[in-house]
This record gives sequence, structure tokens and C-alpha cells, in this order.
Amino acid sequence: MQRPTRYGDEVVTLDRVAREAGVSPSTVSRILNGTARVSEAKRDAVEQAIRRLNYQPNAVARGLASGRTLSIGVLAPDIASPLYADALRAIEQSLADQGYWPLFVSRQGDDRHEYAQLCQLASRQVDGVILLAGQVEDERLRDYALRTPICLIGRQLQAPNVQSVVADISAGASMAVQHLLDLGHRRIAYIGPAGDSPEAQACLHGYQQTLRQAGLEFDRRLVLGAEGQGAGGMLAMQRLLDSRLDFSAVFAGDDQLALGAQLALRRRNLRIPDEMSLVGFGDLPVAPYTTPPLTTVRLPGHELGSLAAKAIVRLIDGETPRLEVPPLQLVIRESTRRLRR
Amino acid sequence: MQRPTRYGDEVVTLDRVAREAGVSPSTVSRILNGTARVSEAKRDAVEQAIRRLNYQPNAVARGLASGRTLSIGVLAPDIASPLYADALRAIEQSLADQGYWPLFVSRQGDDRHEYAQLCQLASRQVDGVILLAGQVEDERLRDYALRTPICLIGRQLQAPNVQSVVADISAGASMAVQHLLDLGHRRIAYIGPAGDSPEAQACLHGYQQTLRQAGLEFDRRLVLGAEGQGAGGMLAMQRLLDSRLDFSAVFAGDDQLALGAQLALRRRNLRIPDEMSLVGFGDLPVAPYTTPPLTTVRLPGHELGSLAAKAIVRLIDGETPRLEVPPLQLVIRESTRRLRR
DNA sequence: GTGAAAGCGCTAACAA
DNA sequence: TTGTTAGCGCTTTCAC
Repeated sequence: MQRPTRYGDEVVTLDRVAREAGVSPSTVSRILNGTARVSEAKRDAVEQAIRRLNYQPNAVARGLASGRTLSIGVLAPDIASPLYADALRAIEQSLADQGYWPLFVSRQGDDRHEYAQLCQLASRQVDGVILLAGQVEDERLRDYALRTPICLIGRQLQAPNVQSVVADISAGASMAVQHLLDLGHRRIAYIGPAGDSPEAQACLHGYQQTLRQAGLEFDRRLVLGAEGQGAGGMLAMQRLLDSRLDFSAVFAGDDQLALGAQLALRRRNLRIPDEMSLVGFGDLPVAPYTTPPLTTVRLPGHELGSLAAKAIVRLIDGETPRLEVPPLQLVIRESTRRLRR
Repeated sequence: MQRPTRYGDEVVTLDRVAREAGVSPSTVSRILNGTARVSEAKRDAVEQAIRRLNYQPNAVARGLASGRTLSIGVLAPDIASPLYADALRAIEQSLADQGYWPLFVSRQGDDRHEYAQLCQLASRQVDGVILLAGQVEDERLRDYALRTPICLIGRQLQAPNVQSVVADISAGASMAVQHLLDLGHRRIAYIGPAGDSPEAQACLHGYQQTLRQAGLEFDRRLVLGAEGQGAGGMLAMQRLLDSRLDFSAVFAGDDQLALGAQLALRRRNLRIPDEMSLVGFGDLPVAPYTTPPLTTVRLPGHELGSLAAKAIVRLIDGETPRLEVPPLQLVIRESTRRLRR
């Protein structure tokens, strides 16, 4: 069984094109790949034949013969996660510009399968892998990288054939908290993503450190983990309010959590930013349109993605690029204001 | 150049496994694919060898030899669009369950390249294609399907080797408008996605038809197209308000537009739902957390995706499944209320 | 049941 | 510059 390109009823292969043009298959291959100089006459004949037969090279055969598939595995937590949307888009675009294809795979919440998925990608003969965050053990990654270069996004790892593209989450969190401090807030609660993902840890760390540097004591009761996006943020906010602790601002480690918190506050008739300041993290597309528009920290997803795409291709070419990761940015909208006393 | 699996320094191929197990390559292949009965003894030997050498089949070689790559091209308007997120997730999951792989490609706004991308997928030897919406001409699709089965999501096309999975957008829009009618609203504005995509047309059609059936005259001035998501919705809402036309409710053909409209209303100090009712379309994850939580129409993205994934595999197997597409659902939250007069 | 042999469509030495 | 030849790693007849 086979399903290649056809011309009428006939299968159009490179050999068929060669025959049609009256040249050898290698000549056709050379023209297709620009591997060597070919005379004008033959080039014309071949190009005509290609057009006449509507020939399309078989990427699979090419991959087998050359050992390069020109495809890059992209393993992300969620193919459709809003946080990574920009990064994924940029990866696709940038890879295309460089002649590569992404093979997107999402973990779909099942972190244990992650290594298995990497192996699947290997069996698909990807030339490289871009891994977003991820829980695979360092040792396994090191080993994997011996055969296939890896570019990590959001995770640091020093190893041959491995590059890391890491935004400074902690610094971003710090900007958010510093912004609140600058507005006079002293009691700042934190609602962060549950779990101990690197992002979650970095975010919490930025929060704590910034408070400490401001000479403020760190109140553990003001720190809550939340799972389940909007719902989690809502729940955490409710608990915070129920605790009757004193606080005038909330930093949410994720815009979705912030949205949930927003709703919880509204349900209690607490106005943002008049009675409570709120900062998110991520700058989702909806952030400018929440009520009120959400002050948040912009993750340079697009830049991270295209950086990673370029890095992986460099790695494949045997180079070891130095990467300049762009900083996060505070986007001040309307959910924060100066503390009135 | 080659990058297969290795054992120590040595390349691990099927042949290598065969040698290790003391059988012929064909036997190994048979075991791997379950193509024929093999004696217990040999099966054990082979399985041990596979484990010992850590062998992983080369999917590319397999694809070339068998003519089937077990991969399905998935062409979507945007790999990371929130509207299609559920569908894409479901496609990935459902294809995996059936032993197939998705090759996600997004149009990235460039509709002219769409056919070229289909050709790229063909050159990658995908066994089938799932196409979300899309502008390719029917004739080209028909032709393409002669070689590679296609499953269309959100687009109707009768042709051999083609299946369509179409949610009744028009009916969904109708539910939204009917809901507003039921609440006593008579002057209902419409902010829809600009352009003449099938979805946009269907949505507008549902709106018009429902009004007409209610015996209401259709006021063209209350219908606005909006581009650019939130910003577009905001702009359209502003224009609507500036027009000083009389209306008490707005139906937005897209949740993102609704969010923009929400903000515009808030800027004018018009309270939702007290002074203006608002219905969205799509039920994005943020919809339950907007201010107020958005009444909207849920698109059964997950169901559409898994339906399509199953349909395409059936098509590949030469069947022609009959598809039961689930209906859209109105999700009533807090952005609509009875008109007070 | 099992093995030998012939390819899948292409690339890449190696000659010429 | 061009053609010939030998694979890439696997599946699949076809014999046995």
C-alpha cells in the first residue's frame, strides 16, 4: 500500500521525474537540494518535468536516506495553553523560517509519560527537541541529548548539546511585588500555582525576597497555593478573606488565578483597586479586558519561543549559541492603586 | 549522517535485534507489528533482545516501507487559539488512543498558504488530514481527498473520502438571541466577527432569523462587524453607544469580542446586566470569571475534536462513518437579565 | 512458523 | 558536471 503523489494514475517519484527530464536521479536530487552545480539545460528540463508531473518530494524517504528529517519535537505542558500560546506560535514561525517543522506534543497533564513522549519523538527521528518546562530528570535529559540536541524553555540545565532559555520568573514576580510596595502596600498576599514546578517556586521566591528586601516580615498565612485556574484563584481568595487577616493587595502568580480572585472579591463587594489591589502574572490576551483591566507581568512568550527555535537549529548545526533572554515587563493597568490610609 | 538509537556506540536497528535474538529480521518485524503468529520461544528471545539493546523502531523507515506513517495532519487557523483549544486537545488525545500522531500546523493568519500547507503535509506522507474551517476551494479539497482522506471541522463538503463535522453555529446564535427575547429584550444589537468566514455568516444568520421569527424588524444599524478580538469588541460597543440607537442587549459572536464590549460598557458606567444584557459565544475558560460572569454559548470543542479524530481514522480504514454532532448549549451566567421597563 | 530477498523513494559516496 | 551504485531501516511478498 502506498500513497505518494500521482500523475494520472501513475506514481510520481524522483525517478519518474528523472526519466521525464532525461537525466539521472542524482541530478534531480542535486537540483532539489542545491547540493551541487548543475547545468542550466538540465536544470530547466528537470524543473519543467517537476511542474508537468506535479512532483512533490517524499519527505519520509528523504528523511530515511539523509538521516535528517528537518523536524523538531516540541513538547509542551499543553498544546493549547494560553500561557504558552505565544511561545508555540513563535516556535512554529521561526522553525518554518529556518526550514524546519515542529512536531507538537502536549503532556496533557500526565507528567509520567513525558519521557516516553521524548522517546516517541526520537523514534520519529526528530533532529532536535524543544522542551517547555517539564519534569524529566536531568540525568535522562543529559543522556537523551547525547543523541538529539535539546533546547529547554523555562528550565536550567548545563550539559553538552543542551541549551536553556529561561525567563527570570523570580525577577518578574519581584517587579509585581515592588510595584505594590511602591504604592504603599505593606500587607501583600500571594496566591500561587500549587505544586513545585520551577515556575511556581521562582514566583514564590521573588515574592518572598522582595518583601524581605523591603524589610517586611513574611507572613506565611498570606501565602496560598491554588490549583485549577480560575476556580482555584477564587477559592484561595475566599479563604484569604475568610481568614480576616489584614492585607491590602494580592499578587497572583498566574493571570487565570487573578481572574478567579477578581470574581471572589466582587462577590464580597470589595472593589478593585479601591479596596484591594491585584496583580497577575502572564499577561493573557484577556488581561486588558478584565474588570478592571489587570495589572500584570508580561512574559515574553514570543521572544522565548523564537529564541528557542533558533537555538535548537544552531545546536543541530553543531554551534553553541549564547542566548540573550529578554526581561519580563510589568504592565500597569487598573487593578492596582496607591494605598489610602 | 544518521541519528538512530544506539547501544553503547553501536546503532541499534531491527537487524541488530534480529542478530542478537538469533532470528531473521522478518520475525522481529512480525512480532513488532503483530503481523503473524510467532513461536513463544522466538518471541521471548526477541523481546529480551529488544529490552537488552533498548531498541526503538525507526518510524521514518517504517513509514517508507509500509506506506503508512500513522500520522494525521491537523491544519488549524491558530495552533494556540482559545476557541479551538479544546478541539485540538481532544484530537491529540483521541488520535493517540487510536495509534496515530497529529502533525499540527497553523495557518498563522495567512490563508493563501493554506493549500501549500496541505501539500506540505502530503509530502510528509500523512495518512489523513483534519482541517479546521479553512478557505481552500472545494475543488482542491475534493482533488486532495482522492489521495488523502480529509475530515473537515466547521465546514460542509460532500465528496468521496471527505467527512464533515459541523456544529450548528446558527442554532447556537439562535439560542443566544432567543434567550434575550425570552427576557423581554426587543432591541438586540449584534457584534460579530468581521469577514465572511462560515462561522461569521452562520452566527449572523442565526441572529437575523431568530429576530425575524419573533416578528421583529431587523435593524441593520444594530449590526456591527469587529476585528481584533477584545479591542474590536470594545470599539464596536463604543460605536454602538455613540450611535444613540435604542437597544437593551448585545449579542457578541465571540467571547473575546464580548470581553471588549464589557469593558466599553464599564467605561461608560453602564452596568451589566442591569442596564445592558450581554451574551457571548464560545465559552472560553475565562467566561465564568469575567465581571459579571458571561452568559454565552458553549461550543462542544472537545466533542468535535474527538469526533473528527475518530472519523479520519475510519476514513483511512475505508469506512464512511455517520456522524452525530452534539448540539451547542446556552450557558446562562450573570450578564443577562430580564428587561425592566 | 520462518527466512531470504526485494523493495519503499531518496541521498551520497564514488567514478567517470 | 553527471551517472552509477549502494545503501538508509523497515515491511512484505514468496518460498520453504
